Amino acid sequence: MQNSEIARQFEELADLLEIQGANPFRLRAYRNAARTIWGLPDSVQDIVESNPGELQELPGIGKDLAEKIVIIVETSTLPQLEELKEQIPADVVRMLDIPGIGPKKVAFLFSELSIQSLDDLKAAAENGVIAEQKGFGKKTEQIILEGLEHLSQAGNRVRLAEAKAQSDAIIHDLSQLDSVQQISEAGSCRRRKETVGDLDVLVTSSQPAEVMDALEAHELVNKVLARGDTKQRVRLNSGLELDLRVVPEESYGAALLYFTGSKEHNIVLRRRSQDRGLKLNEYGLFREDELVSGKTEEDVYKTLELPWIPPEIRENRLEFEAAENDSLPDLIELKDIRGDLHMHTTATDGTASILEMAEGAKAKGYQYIAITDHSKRVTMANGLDAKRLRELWKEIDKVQDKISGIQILKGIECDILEDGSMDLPDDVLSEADWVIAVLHYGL
DNA sequence: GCCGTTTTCGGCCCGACTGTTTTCAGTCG
Ligand SMILES: Nc1nc2c(ncn2[C@H]2C[C@H](O)[C@@H](COP(=O)(O)OP(=O)(O)OP(=O)(O)O)O2)c(=O)[nH]1
Ligand SMILES: [Mg+2]
Ligand SMILES: [Mg+2]
Repeated sequence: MQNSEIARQFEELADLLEIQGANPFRLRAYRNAARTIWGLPDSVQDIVESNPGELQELPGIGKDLAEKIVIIVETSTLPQLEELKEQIPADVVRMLDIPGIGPKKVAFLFSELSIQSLDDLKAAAENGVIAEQKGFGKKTEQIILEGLEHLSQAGNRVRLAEAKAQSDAIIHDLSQLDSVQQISEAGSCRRRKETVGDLDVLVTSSQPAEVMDALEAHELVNKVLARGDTKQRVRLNSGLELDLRVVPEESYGAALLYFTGSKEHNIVLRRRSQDRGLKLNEYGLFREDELVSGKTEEDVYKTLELPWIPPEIRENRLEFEAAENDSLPDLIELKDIRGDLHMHTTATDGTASILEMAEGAKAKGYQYIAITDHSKRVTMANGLDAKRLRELWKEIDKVQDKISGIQILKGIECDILEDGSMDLPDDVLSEADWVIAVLHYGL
């Protein structure tokens, strides 16, 4: 069984128990376990089969959770989970995906109004029953009806590049305002997660309202979803949502720390503060009510006896242990890329010549490239046969004579044909510096 | 349900916004 499936079952268990009103800290334990298992490089099933005692060494996994993990691996499920699923229909759990509707409201709708399905929910909202209930109203009725319409998009995430382009554009424009002092991306975008659930932008300013007015008026912004004195949530035209947080200048570091997250990283920092008789929030690090630090992230980490931790690893996944041991990793950066071993030219479906590719690579600081145009099977890209390939390589020799400081390798992206043989003969492939073997057809 | 170099019991991060409320619960970041 995959780790992700074990993790999913704990998540589901937590959702069901939450609707039942279970102890929130117990739910947190289940969710932390799910997160740990999800992010584990080793197979939990392998651990269970070889040395189940090891499970309890995982952070946040104790005796009970270890036992549950063993049962899930051995029987594919958990009796407790199956029982809860009998009691609470899947549709009722799905109601949690409606923004603004949480476990308390779902529990009320299910147990007091006997709402068992999304259809029941829609009907109850439409005929006004929900709005009459204590703690509910017209607005909640509206939220539910809208939420039901958009349920299929709930929890949608977008790729980092797509998110960052919009975040960068808005940050660029807001940074022009006189009322904006500092501005930064935050959240999962700053942590460079592969996918991003929403955009988070932090601003320091003494005039939050002006900043929010400017965001509202921005061409990428479609709708204001919420607005208070210090934060605003908007929906962009793309459908992505953006959280803007505005704090005073002296809180910049503490607020950036808070808003960059992750949530779990924040909780560890806040516990660490408590242990030292301090309190950490987005406004700073406080002793009693006196500000101790908060101007920069580094200040806050330093007061907590930690080095600055790069956003990319702020996930409470061993970064604190690494920081304590002075063994934080040197993260790979763009400048560490030394070459590119997959490149096309106008000989097939590229748009630049060998020389242009070499010059472009050199400008990026690369030390080597490999020209790897297509082989003949890829007819739509004008793929190379042996003769044209050898001519291209001769051309590479000529270009190599004209440019210094970068090595151009003679390569080929050679198709593996449907029968498993190579698209070009071995003798020509053996002359190459670099061969990419690739499947384009018969997949 | 987990955890502990003060603790094996009693804590568990802390604050903003909204709707429905007349003082705050629920939800969310
Ligand atoms: N202290 C604390 N901080 C939180 C909590 N929830 C969120 N944050 C902080 C850390 C998050 O990275 C940041 C932005 O919240 P988001 O919900 O947008 O999460 P994030 O951007 O990490 O992930 P996302 O890709 O948007 O799902 O706010 C919380 O419960 N407590
Ligand atoms: Mg976010
Ligand atoms: Mg957010």
